[in-house]
Amino acid sequence: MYVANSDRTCPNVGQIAFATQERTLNTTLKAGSNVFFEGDDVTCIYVIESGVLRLTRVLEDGRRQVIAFGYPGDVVGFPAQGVHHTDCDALTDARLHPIPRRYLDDIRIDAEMHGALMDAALREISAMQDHFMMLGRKTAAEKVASFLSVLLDRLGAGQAGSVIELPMKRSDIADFLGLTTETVSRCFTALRKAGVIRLSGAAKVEVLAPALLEQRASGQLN
Amino acid sequence: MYVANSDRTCPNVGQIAFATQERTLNTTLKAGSNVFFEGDDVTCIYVIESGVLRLTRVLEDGRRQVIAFGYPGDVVGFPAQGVHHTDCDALTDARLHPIPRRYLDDIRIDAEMHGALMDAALREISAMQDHFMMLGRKTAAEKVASFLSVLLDRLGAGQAGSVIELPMKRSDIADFLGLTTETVSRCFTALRKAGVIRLSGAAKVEVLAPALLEQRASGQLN
DNA sequence: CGCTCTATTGAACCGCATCAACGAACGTGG
DNA sequence: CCACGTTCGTTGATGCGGTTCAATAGAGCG
Repeated sequence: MYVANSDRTCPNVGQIAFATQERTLNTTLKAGSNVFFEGDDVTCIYVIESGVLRLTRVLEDGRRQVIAFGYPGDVVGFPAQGVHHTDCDALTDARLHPIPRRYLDDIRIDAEMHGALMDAALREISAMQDHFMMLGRKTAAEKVASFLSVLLDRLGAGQAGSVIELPMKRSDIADFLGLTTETVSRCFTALRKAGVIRLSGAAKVEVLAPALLEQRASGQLN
Repeated sequence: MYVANSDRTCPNVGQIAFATQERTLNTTLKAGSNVFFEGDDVTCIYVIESGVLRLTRVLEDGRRQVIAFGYPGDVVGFPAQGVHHTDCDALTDARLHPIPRRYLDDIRIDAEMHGALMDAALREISAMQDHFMMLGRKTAAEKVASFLSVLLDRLGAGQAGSVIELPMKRSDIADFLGLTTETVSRCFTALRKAGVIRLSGAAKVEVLAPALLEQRASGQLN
């Protein structure tokens, strides 16, 4: 089975935070370490300060879906019926700001925080709706172009020559887009040969033509 | 293009509610009528009292994704940056309970309501995560079985012989699951021939073997 | 009845998965 | 420092699941 670095005995950052000063303390974690598992009781939700997280869900037979990649500013770990519904681990070293769950459950503790969490939840819903269109109705080439395009918007200014770092493996991208690693790889190659991107190693993507990328993302080009 | 009954001039239930007593008043709407469009400013969000709604998103070239079907108890119309990010129309006659947007934005108006809306948003996120696995990693047969299985859990007691009404067309189901109407139809036929369901017309599905349906939903059976 | 819209079924094609081989990067120990 | 194993990424050949195209069958309604 394929869940990288899953290790139930690794320090659970959530519980550490909950046992200490909570809210004022940030927690650091190493690349590859786990933040929480599907089914865990939710003690904290987390604001990502730095680093990249990966939210995944696994079917009994091992089929995997990457639900989201968490970047700085994102909030991860929203509960449903009190438990986590995805696994979460760190793709890079990361710094998280844990927020005890009762800030979510009980408004009276901190109304402002509650509003901020609501905003985060609404942004999450919106982002997921985008992802639906991608999973359900786009071709492999469009999916990969969309993925890079969204990342470019999110990280860089979007001008030609911006370099995107990809901390996730090809298999993570594949499981995010509902494809195989081979198909993802072929799509990268196609974009490279078309002069849209340039690869410096597998993890560094230089976007030579953001406009072309955008076009390919919405299927206006083959 | 394919957006059934889109009619910009039809009474927008949100604005009606907002202009009147708000919160205490329910609004009724006819099958096929529109509730809001993608890009509309969000004046209200809606709790579904009765009926079934359809949330859709359309790509420039006409490709369509059904984001969700809204059933009684669901909350629809959560804003992102103040605007709606899907179209929404009624598949059946429906009764909605509109809630002005400021109940979402400003906690001090009604803290309890704010908490309830947060719960709804969290449930929404959880449901969408389920949907991801379906869109990204399941076969056509599994998708259709999952769809019926979820609907059965949601509507009926789940025992053998329960009848599910499907107010949506095959094309809606197809656009929800990322398939074509032909494939959806073939999957229904396969389930019928396997003795898992019985069809009385296209819109009535009797579930003869809920356990089998569940198995097929998670791919434990071919 | 006749019109329209939806659902079903069949046949052929194609996009992506699958299977397989190879290459590149990296760490480890001799 | 180099031989070696391991993991990850790329590329090629083949096959299949679901789409596409096309025809037929119902269902609702004037």
